[in-house]
Amino acid sequence: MTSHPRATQPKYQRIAEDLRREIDSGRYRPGDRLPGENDLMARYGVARMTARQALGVLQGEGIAEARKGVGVFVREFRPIRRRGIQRLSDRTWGSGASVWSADIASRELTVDQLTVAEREAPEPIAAVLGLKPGEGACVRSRRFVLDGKPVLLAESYLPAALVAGSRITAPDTGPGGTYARLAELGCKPVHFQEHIRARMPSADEAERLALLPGTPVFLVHRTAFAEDGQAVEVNEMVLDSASYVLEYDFDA
Amino acid sequence: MTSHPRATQPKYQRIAEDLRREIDSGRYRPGDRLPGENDLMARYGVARMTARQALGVLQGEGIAEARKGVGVFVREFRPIRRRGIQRLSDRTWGSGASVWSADIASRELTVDQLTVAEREAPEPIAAVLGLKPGEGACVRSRRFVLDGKPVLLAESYLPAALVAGSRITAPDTGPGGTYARLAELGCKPVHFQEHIRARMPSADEAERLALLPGTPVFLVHRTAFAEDGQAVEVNEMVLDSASYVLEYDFDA
DNA sequence: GATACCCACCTCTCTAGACAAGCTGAATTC
DNA sequence: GAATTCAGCTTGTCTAGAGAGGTGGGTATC
Repeated sequence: MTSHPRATQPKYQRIAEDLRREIDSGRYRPGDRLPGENDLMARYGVARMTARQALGVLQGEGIAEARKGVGVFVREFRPIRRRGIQRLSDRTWGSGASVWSADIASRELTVDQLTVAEREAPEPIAAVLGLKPGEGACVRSRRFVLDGKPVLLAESYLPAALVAGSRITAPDTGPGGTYARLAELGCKPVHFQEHIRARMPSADEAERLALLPGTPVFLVHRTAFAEDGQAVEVNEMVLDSASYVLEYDFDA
Repeated sequence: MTSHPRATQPKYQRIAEDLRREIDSGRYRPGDRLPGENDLMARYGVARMTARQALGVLQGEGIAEARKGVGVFVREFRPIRRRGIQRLSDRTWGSGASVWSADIASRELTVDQLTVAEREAPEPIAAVLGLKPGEGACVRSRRFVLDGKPVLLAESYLPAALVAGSRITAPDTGPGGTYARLAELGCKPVHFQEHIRARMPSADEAERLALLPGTPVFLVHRTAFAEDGQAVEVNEMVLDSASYVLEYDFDA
């Protein structure tokens, strides 16, 4: 119990490790309540700040979540699948067995917030779209929610000169969406490029996605190219990584 | 004393926000030294633990990094590009301009640690490979380093019965690697599936990848399928998200 | 039986100290 | 000039308190 001639590991890490092991072992399962600050203070004979630090480690790892006034609980993980390449994904491959048993039950994604505006695109995006300085972009911002929880922020940039007058500049783009309208404008997207990063969210992102501490975000940048190789759309997405598994299917 | 009818924002968050803003504005640039604990104590008139908490927020977000005995610094981000689909990536698309100006200068990835063993695969992987309980898998574990920094842990699972006697069970798989050997065995991979997650690393992963606090990892699970639809390999990879941008190219 | 209130419990924030340990650079010694 | 030592900076860990504020369950009231 008391601190012995231990190796050189901080107390708070040792406590965090104990708890982590107990979670891994199944002693505590998703949704269960973990020992709180007071429990740890008593059990290990440490100060409140030290117990807090230990619990903070688990929260920072996304393993545990604290509910003020209630306690600290083991978090759950039930992602939705986002298929980057629809064309190939419904083939015979895979036979349903996935490494992560994602909740496939295609729950409905709905748009929660939607704004359309014309403004200048940030430098790197303007470069990809081939916009000259001062040239405007049509920016469609959307937030998607699933079962009441926001999971995705999307910001789509299109050359304003290209889409002017089309329904792309309206909140409702009509049947087939933006890509169908682009096709009508003679700029049918035929090729896509997706770039993916992961990092911890900014305070703003964390708030808009209602993220718990310890939850990273995916940054997905999708660029759509027309037949002539010209980029016609850049879609910048921020995804709650605790809600998503990204999937890509392709042939050798 | 000074804790006035402030809005309901903790001091440490306000301080962190101030610093974040100064970083965003370019006042502090990647590699620059940030105000330390003592600076913040003096500047804001708070206790050491409060100043520490503010700096801890930025470290948890992966924005800043602390070097003991030296100070706290703004972190840099220079990812390498991992192309999921080579077949399409070198086309005319994209014309070099990327949204994230990744260091393309294809620096060399080298294998640092390598073990080959036969053992039972974890349950979900065994299911994907169609292994019956008790059936073994050939497990190739590798760690990749770039410029001395470990960036990728890979663990490849193949049915032991399939690869027995081939060079796949040897440390050096020979020219063309595992996939060339699989082709010789009549199981040429013709289709791939990649599933991607992101989360905070376990303590073990953080150590093996030498990750700084506030750095998430990518989990990439790649499954290779032979012509008959049978999965012949599952490759489980853990990537340092601060070192990678994942890329996928595909046609509509 | 349903509702409103209150109190005990829990986490969150913060203070004001203390000692440990890593790093840097300057002074000292060889 | 080169090597060594050391002082003083830094961050890391920890203690022992305190008040604020959210939550939930029990109690009293209607």
